[in-house]
Amino acid sequence: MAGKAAAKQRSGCPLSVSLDVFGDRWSLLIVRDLMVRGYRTFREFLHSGEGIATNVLADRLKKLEAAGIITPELDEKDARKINYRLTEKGIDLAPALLEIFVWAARYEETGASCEIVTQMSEHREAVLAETRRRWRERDLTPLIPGVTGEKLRIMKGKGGLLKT
Amino acid sequence: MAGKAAAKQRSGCPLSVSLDVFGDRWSLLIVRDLMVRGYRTFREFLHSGEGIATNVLADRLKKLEAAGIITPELDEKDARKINYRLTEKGIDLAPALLEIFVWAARYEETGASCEIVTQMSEHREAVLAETRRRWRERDLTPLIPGVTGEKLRIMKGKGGLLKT
DNA sequence: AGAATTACTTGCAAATCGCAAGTAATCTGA
DNA sequence: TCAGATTACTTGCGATTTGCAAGTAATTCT
Repeated sequence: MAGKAAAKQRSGCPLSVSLDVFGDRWSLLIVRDLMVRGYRTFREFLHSGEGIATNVLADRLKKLEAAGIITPELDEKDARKINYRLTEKGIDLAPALLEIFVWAARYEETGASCEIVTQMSEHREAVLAETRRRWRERDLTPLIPGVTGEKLRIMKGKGGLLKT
Repeated sequence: MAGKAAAKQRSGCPLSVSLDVFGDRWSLLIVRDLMVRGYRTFREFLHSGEGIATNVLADRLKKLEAAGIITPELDEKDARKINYRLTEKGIDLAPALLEIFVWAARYEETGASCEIVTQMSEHREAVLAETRRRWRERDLTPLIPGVTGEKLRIMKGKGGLLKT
């Protein structure tokens, strides 16, 4: 019931298969919210500033779950809440998201500062490692602090990257 | 007329902006055809094995052109033909496509051989350099020869990569 | 106990998609 | 030369998907 509609006739190309999974305007934004913003709940995704409708959000959460990209976890303190979490398959979308991010920041008018993009390109591996560390340790602090305005700064210490 | 419908209310996040441009099931497949298969015409895109409809293909070509990702060029020998070509902005989607490709090949059931994926991961920079070289020199030989079956082989010589 | 909050579902009009058919310009072969 | 094929589309139409508003059920707060 919650499965994906089997697309009609497509090649087995990995890109094609990928687009069957997240080839729409919303799916990757949910993944982004989970990956870099520390969002976990329906409500947070809904108010992430993109204007997704509730029915579409519910549908995408179902599909992402069916695709094995996210898993729902019950909140221990509040039985109403469902905390979604990226699976390993989900967090492994990080390199793809990073490349898309860098591309758009370079060619489109976006709200991203040149500084952040430069850091992302130059410290690609470190950013990806930090992204994965946050996921592993369930660290919910945003990867890029304060989506509006604040600056990205590389911490010189061990491991610490992209903290405000 | 050929512009994009301005999406309602979205954040200026680069990912969000990207999805406004190619967040659908077809756009990136056209980019792929241009980038790695050496396809250039309406007809080739139509028969690339994905099953896109003619009206949708026409629409996506318009939008990709409006977004500055592709440009149409008149064929010198056949006035009926339009040869589409990636712009620099378009070819710079290569890293993103590569990451998506590798992700899907790893996690989804695709027609890609493990060998090709391994090569792509391990020789990422070389693959990207070769992709760009092909674009620059208008080399139309497929990056991955014979989409079905044939093997990928790394050439040991100078520059030559991913030839059959 | 009443009011919020959370995560949805339902209903409906509008936009988009998939499919089939049609068109205009150009080329090709007898 | 000219009928038929080819190329790049457009048009029409029913089906699906989207966007928006409203409603619902299960908690939790006060």
